[in-house]
Amino acid sequence: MKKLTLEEIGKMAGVSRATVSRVVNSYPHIRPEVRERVERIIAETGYQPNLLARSLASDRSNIIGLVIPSAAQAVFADPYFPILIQGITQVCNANSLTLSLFLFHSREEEQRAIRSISGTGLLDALIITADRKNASFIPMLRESHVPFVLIGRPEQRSQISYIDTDNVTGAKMATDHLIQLGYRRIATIATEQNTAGDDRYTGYVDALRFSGIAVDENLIEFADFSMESGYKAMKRLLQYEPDAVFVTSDTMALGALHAIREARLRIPDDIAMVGFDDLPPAVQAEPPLTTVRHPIKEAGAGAVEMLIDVMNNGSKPPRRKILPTKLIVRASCGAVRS
Amino acid sequence: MKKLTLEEIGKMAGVSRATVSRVVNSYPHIRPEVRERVERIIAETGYQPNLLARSLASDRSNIIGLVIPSAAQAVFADPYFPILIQGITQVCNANSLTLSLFLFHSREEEQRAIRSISGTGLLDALIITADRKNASFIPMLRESHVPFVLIGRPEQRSQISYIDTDNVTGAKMATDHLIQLGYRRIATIATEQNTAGDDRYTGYVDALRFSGIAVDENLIEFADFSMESGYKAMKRLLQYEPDAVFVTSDTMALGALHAIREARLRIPDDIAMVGFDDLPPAVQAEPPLTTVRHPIKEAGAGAVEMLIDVMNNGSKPPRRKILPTKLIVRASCGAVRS
DNA sequence: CTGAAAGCGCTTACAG
DNA sequence: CTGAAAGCGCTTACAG
Repeated sequence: MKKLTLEEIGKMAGVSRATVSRVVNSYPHIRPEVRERVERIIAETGYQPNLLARSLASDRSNIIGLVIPSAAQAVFADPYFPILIQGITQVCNANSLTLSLFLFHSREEEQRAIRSISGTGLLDALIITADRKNASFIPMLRESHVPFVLIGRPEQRSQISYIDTDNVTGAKMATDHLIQLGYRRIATIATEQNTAGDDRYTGYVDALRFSGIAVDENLIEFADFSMESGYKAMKRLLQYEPDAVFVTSDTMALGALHAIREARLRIPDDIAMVGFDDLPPAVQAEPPLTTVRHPIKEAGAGAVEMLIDVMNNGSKPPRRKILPTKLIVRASCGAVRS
Repeated sequence: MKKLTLEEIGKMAGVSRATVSRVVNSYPHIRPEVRERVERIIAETGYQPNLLARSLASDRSNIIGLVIPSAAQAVFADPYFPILIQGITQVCNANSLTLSLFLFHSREEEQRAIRSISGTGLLDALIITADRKNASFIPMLRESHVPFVLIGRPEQRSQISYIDTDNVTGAKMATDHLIQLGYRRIATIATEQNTAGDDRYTGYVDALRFSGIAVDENLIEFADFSMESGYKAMKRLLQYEPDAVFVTSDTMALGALHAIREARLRIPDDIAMVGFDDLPPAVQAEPPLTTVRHPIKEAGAGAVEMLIDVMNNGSKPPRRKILPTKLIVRASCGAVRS
């Protein structure tokens, strides 16, 4: 049961190790009978090439890293991450890439690890999930020359490749929808954790302004993406009697729902709600909310595709991809007001 | 900006590559002045050893794999997994282990990948999250001689190392609590997805039997760990008018809550509820449920510790670890009935 | 189309 | 305490 090597397979097939290597790697110009003989031996023996040796020799590991900064740690349990990871692994699997996960629990851990992540030749490339503060190690990444892409636009304009969702437009559609239904005291539960939060807030404000509705500070609460924070934010908002609320993530919306029901108010009769993300039924409110579809899985998949492109063709020009959002209207939001 | 090698560092420090290697790996017997000189050069140049080369030469990659079978895919968004991963990465980071994530989206993908996962020398060891059907590839793992541990007990008694939670006792405590409060029509929302589901169901039945309460088929519903399935199960249960319900996961409990509130019933006045998992506030109901604390993060951490033990000391005898559970009583459950 | 050989960057007996 | 050298298992020009 010892591990077989190319050399041994070659011996068994009566060819050189180089030839076996070529068969394994599907080089085109091999005599068919030789190829078949080698392939048969490989099948019979169950030979599997040693990936470490291959990586060292070829200078390509086919391993990519997913970095989740410590700042995201607190909300890592939000379904956003698992769904993102589903999208990522789907494309990884399809392209025989191995995914390494780097999850940091503190700023220090992060700083310590980020150098070794980028400097040890283990990883071909990196995906970084965006958060406000990861700007700190991006310079380090750049000089390491490991290709990387961000999920979520960076805070500053830069030459960095990233994939993002059209958060501004999504938030605008959500708010417009409420305006069109006749609501005027439209609150929001926003976040300042990342640029997605900024953009959703921007969309909300833009929609109000465009419709000539004054932005009321009392109707704006900031939370942190957690269900609990959504609950608390909603409780604070309720005292100002909004007639509708745009919650910038479905997880927070779930928390907000608790607060609303606790106050014995009804959705949508007493207060209308629009969320953001369109989480899958497994983690969705009942009845499902009107919400903005955030293509999370597609973002994960797209990030890997972009990364593959960058690995093969170099990182300039920087790649950009903005995924569209879509308003998903459900009965729960409420009908046109009389 | 090219990558430095041991050889080059050695040249700069006036020593051989072997000596540099020893310094890097903290071998004890090196002359202090030599060590210092080498360390200075390393610090100045920012040299980082090539992990692939090291792994190949030392036959140890320090990479471990986390395998999440396709059967778990549907509920991967459940906070259970992210929390588990937090526990796993914590111990990985502390021990300089790199974590690779293998998430499969179909049975075929899984079968295809599992061989290469275990046969390519990339991974030192594996953690497998238990589900009913992964039994299928465990034999394959065993003959690959890659050490592995399961999270969650395997279905059959076997020689496999695993870490688990005391689900039976946890469920028993939950049910007993309801019995003690005076409830008699205690329903449950159970699952058959994995052995944890079996055990929680067992605990529920045991508690009823022990108290001489008849097990009523009408008060038992099976779901699949998703919020949606919890919602649907609760709707079905309500027609049989239970006075309490033990929901075997907090995520399903959240769904069940929706159903209860939709029916305009109150917790705990109309129906008492106990959950299982004690999810963090970020994803918890408001007000928080009475629930059974399931040490998920500890299970992840413990799995890695067990794996390290197995890697260093061999896999026999097989390791077992059962983590205790604890009933967390919260006001939401309701007081003693009159 | 195929093989001999150099090389990837380390580790680690072995010898001194 | 330190170095020369073999070896880990591949890939890949180079030559034929």
